This record gives sequence, C-alpha cells and structure tokens, in this order.
Amino acid sequence: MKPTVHDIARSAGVSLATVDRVLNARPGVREGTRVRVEEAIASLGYVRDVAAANLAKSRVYPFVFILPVNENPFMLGLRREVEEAIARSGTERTRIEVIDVPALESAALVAALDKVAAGDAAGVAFVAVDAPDVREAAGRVAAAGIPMVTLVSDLSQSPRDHYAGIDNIAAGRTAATLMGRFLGSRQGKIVPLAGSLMVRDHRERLDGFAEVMRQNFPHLALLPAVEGRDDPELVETLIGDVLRQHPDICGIYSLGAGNRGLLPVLEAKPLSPAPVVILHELTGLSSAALVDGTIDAVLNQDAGHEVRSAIRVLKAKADGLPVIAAQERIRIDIFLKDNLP
Amino acid sequence: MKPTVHDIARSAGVSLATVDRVLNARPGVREGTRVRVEEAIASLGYVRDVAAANLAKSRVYPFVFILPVNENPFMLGLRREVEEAIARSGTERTRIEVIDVPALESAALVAALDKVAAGDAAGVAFVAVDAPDVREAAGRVAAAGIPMVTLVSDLSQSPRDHYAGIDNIAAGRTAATLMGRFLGSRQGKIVPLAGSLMVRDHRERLDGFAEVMRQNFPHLALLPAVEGRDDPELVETLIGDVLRQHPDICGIYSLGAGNRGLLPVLEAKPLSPAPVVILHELTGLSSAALVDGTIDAVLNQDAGHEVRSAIRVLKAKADGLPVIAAQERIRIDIFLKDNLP
DNA sequence: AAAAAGCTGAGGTACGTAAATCAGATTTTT
DNA sequence: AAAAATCTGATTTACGTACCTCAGCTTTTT
Repeated sequence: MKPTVHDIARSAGVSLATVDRVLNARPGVREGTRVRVEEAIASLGYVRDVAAANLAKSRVYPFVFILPVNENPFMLGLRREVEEAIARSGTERTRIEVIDVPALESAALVAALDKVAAGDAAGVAFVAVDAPDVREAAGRVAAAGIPMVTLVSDLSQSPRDHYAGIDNIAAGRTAATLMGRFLGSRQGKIVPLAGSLMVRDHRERLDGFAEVMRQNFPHLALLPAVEGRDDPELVETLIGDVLRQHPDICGIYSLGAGNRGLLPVLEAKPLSPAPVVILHELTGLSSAALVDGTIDAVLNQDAGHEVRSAIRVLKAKADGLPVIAAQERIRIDIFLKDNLP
Repeated sequence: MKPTVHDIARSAGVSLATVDRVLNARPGVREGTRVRVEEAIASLGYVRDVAAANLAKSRVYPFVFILPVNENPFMLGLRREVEEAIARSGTERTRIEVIDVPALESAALVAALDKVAAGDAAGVAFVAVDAPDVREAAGRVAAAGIPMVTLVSDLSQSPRDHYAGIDNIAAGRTAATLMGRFLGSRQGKIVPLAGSLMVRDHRERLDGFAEVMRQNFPHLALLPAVEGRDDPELVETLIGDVLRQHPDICGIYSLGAGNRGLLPVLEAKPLSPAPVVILHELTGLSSAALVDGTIDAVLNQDAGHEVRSAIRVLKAKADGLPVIAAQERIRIDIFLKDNLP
C-alpha cells in the first residue's frame, strides 16, 4: 500500500499539518521536528499523490503559449494543435492563453515574455527568436520562477527548462545524406530553398546540410540558398530563375515553408532527368507530391507531439517532477511515399 | 467553472445519489428521472473528473502484460520499458503484472489470455502470435469485457481495441525504397535476413519489401530470405554461406533481430563494393555500425513509446474515454548516421 | 389488511492532499 | 510579573466523485 501523509504523520509522531508544512516547505516547524518528518518521508518512500493534491488545490495550470502570426502551413498546424490542447483543458486541468506576436520580431516577443514574467502563469511556451533581447527577457521569466519551454525554435544560452522541437542541424545533415545517396553517381548542382536565413531553424538546417554535402559529396556543387520568405509567388519566381540559370541542377532541398511555391514549378515543367527533391513539413501538398513522385522525401516535425510534450514538461516542472527524457525527445520524422501516415 | 455532480443534481432537481446512479448506470432510477438527469448532464456539458473519481474509488488499474521470453535486444528492451512503467506504477495508479510465455508458442499465450479473461484485470497488452487459437482466446478476453491491446505484433481479425506497434508492411516498403534508391544504377542481388517467417511482423516486412523491389527496382534480384532464427551463430554461418554463393550481392535487409550475427560478418571481411545494408532495431551495435559506415540505415520502433501508448490506451478504454489517435500512432523511425538520438 | 419486498431518493463518509482555523506553549515586550 | 507576540502543532473543512446506509414510498405477497 502506498504511504500517505497520514502514515508519515503517525510514523513521525506529528500531526498532518506539520507534515504538510514540511512537504510544502512552509514555515512554522522546529528544526528537529522537520528532520524527523523528513526521515519518515524518506524511510516510507512517500511520493505525493499529484492527482489528490491538484484536487485539494482545485488546481489549474495557467499556461501561456506565445505564437508567431504566420500563414505558413506548419505554423497554422501548430496553432491548431494548441487549440486542440485548449479543447482538452477541462480534463487536463490546464488553462491556456495564447499570445499572438508578429513573426520574427523580437520586440513583440520580449513584451509578451515580460507580460508573462509579471503575471501568475504556471509556465510559458514560446517560439523563440534567437536574439539577445529575447534572451534577456527569458532571463526575467526564469527569475520570476516561471517554467519555460521553447517550441519549434530554440533560444541558445538561455535559461529555458526544455526545448520542444527537433535538432535542426541533424535534420539538415539527414537531408544531405539522403540527397547524396539518392543521387548516387549523378553530377550537378544542389540548390537549397530557405524562408529566411535570419531564422535560426532555417540557418541550422542549411548549416547541417552544407557541412555533410561538403564533407561526403564534394562532387555536388552547393548553390547559395534561395531565400523565398515562404512566399509562394516569390518562391515561384526565384526558383524558376535559378532553374533557368543552372540547367544542371540535380537536387533541391526546401528547408523552409516554401513548398506552395516550389511544387507548382516542379509539376509545371518537369526537369529531365528529374532532380532529387527533399522538403520539410508534411502537408496535404507535400504528401501528394510524395505519392506522385514529384518529390523524394519529406522531413517533418510533429506539431501535435511538440505541443503535448511542451504541456507535459511544463506541468512536470510546475510540480517539481522529473520528465521522461526519451518520451519528450521530438524526433525528425522521415517520410518516403511508403510510410506516409 | 467546470460543472460538477452537484450542479447537475441542482439543475435536475434530484439528489447526488440519483445523479451518481445515472452516471454509473446503476439501477434504481425511474425512467423519467433518468431522462431529466441526462438532459441536465448534456446541457451543462458535464464531464466526469477522472482524477477525483479515481481518488474516490482508490482505483488502481490492474493491467497484464504478456511478454515472450526472448533474448533478442528488442524484446529485452521492451521488457525493460515495461519494468520502467512498473516503477512508475505508484504515480500512475497502475499495477502491472507481467506474464512470461515462451516465444512463438500460441498454446502458452492462449493459456495466459484465458487466465486474464478469468481474472479481474482492467486491461491486457500482449505480443500476439497470429494464430487461430490465439484469435479465439482474444475473443474470450473481449467477451469478458477486458480492454485489449496488441503490442509490437498484431492479431488480425481480432477484437483487440488497439494495436501499439508499427505498420510492418510499410516498414518493409520503406526499406525497399531506401535500398533501391541508395543503390542507384548498381546491379546485383539483394538478400533479406529474417528471424523466422512464421512471425507475422517478419513476414509482413518481407512482403512489403519484396513488393516494392519487384515493382520499382526490377533490375535487382531478390534472393529467398535467410531465416536465422535471430541466433547470432546461425546467422553468421548462413550469411557467410550466402555471401560466398552469391558474390554479386549488393544489398542486405535484416528485418529481424539477427544483427548480432550479421554485423561481425560485415566487419570481418568487408565486401567491395560495399553492399547497402539496412537493419531493423536501433541498438548500441547497430548505432555504432551506422556511425562507422558498415550499414546505411536503421528502421526502428520505439519500445518505450509502444509501452507508454499501450498503457494510455488501456486506461482510456477502461474509463470509456476517447484516445488521441495521432498521439498513439507508433511511427517507423528511420535513422541515418546523421539523426541518431 | 398486514407484512414483506422492492423502488427511489437523501445523507453521510471516504479517497489523499491543501489550507484555514484553532489551541497550547514559549518567548518577548512593557 | 502580566500582557502581548511569536512559535509550533492539532483539528477541521474542502476538492469532486464513489458508494454505503438509511428512510419513505409503492407494490407484491400472504
């Protein structure tokens, strides 16, 4: 039978109130008594029943999600997952507030973080912009003792408790290995298509990709990245230009959210031989392109997993509990046409 | 504020006991009263507080895991994950009993399932052997109203509530696509290495693999599968023989747990040109082989995810709650040397 | 018609914890 | 030395649900 506070009280020869004060680090217990209670806790192997405690406290976890306003499918999906989490709030004892901030602007993010630091949130998750002022704001959140998780995009050298997102350097490296292996002995140029290299995840993916290309596939020339701002029309124009300029392109790595511009180009005037195309983010579009052979592989991060993981971690941190590390590692999903969900 | 049973009682003009009887489908409520209460429940949007209910019931979920006694790394890992779940039992309100059965023998599995059907378990998870007698035993478990999840290996046409494992046909197809693409224009033979084709997962992986090879890579000849019974020494002998017999082997797909026999062969006398090697199951061995280039890709299923998912699903079924489908889908992890955990 | 048996509803207690209130002892202040 | 303030510990209530006991009413049995 699991020991309860009553068992501890009996074992230590004190009342429930005293046990409660020791457990919750409240004042009003003499040193000697405190030690006796702590010994009883240790020797009985007591662990707090979080469900009962939450019931007694009528606890809800007020969490804040700071999300960039961004039209790309991934961010829309992320937002949808947060909304599903909100729909589950009733049964999960959470209350999730979403703060919208303009994408890529650190000022608004800083303001949102400072609002959180001043409030009574039990935790905050945010898509980081990797800038010094954001780092400082994160420091203030941490100083306020509020658990903090970065989502999708990490904040380097910051006191965040956890990062719920993929390793983007590894993702880039993986894309490069797939690209190189799929091309085999073919010769030609590779063009990376990014949203903006000001975004940390895009830069990291490109770095990882470039490194492996240089190291393992030196016979393939890596062109400078095309920055399409994840804007379908701009991407369409830029990619069209590049393909005309370099008829010997044999590989395309779309590491951002520019698929809506890229795919029409590929389908409109198919190159011959077809280039190897690797994209990020599984959507209806990319999934269809995978099936019909327009593209070869999709790397994906599961927004639902990221959101649920962020909430689990925030809860655990708020309760001072450990997290199951293996469970919270967000994996890089690799989809070929054969293992689509 | 979330409505409680008190709100329902007040709204329907009845007592708590009546609400309780309606909620828990107990007898002793007049039809008209029952309808009034149900209307109140619906109109207030009441959802039972599972935590409070479990507290009141002092509920523990007695689950049974039926695991095959098997020395291979994957099964050992699965067992370890079940043990970690047992270690968390205290905080998760579970009590997990493990029943060991000899691997691949349906009789012992049937006996274990019948024991479960006769007992008071709140759910059972088992690694299925796909045989008619097992299917019948599963029927008896279902008839006893006990939630049932197949783990790692599914049972076709059975009344299991859920399958916590990967789509093995898709895994085989994925391996074939990787194999074919990695080989590019190379010609030669491909040899599949299985544990036993009596096991459903192995058979399915091979089927998926063979189909894609035949369809998309007809220039590569698929040799008959080598059945190594996941026995390192046997595998070493058999693979050695096959490689001698067919000097033009350019691809090896190890779809079972024979890696401990295969890898030494590959490392001892490296073929030239090196064959493309794709394995299942990420272990210390396969991970190292990936890093040093002996092998090219590893397909993996995460045993920890499978066990945790099985428990979540069993709990949900026991409580009559819905499951988050996307969360419970076990994915086929593809590891290259670049995205190792 | 009286007694027994069912039906329906009310009230109270328990689950494990948190937290407010209360009581007694000790120390400090006047 | 008396009064006030501070410590320390005990008791009690509440959280939302389950379930047990009991009371009043209706129906059936004798």
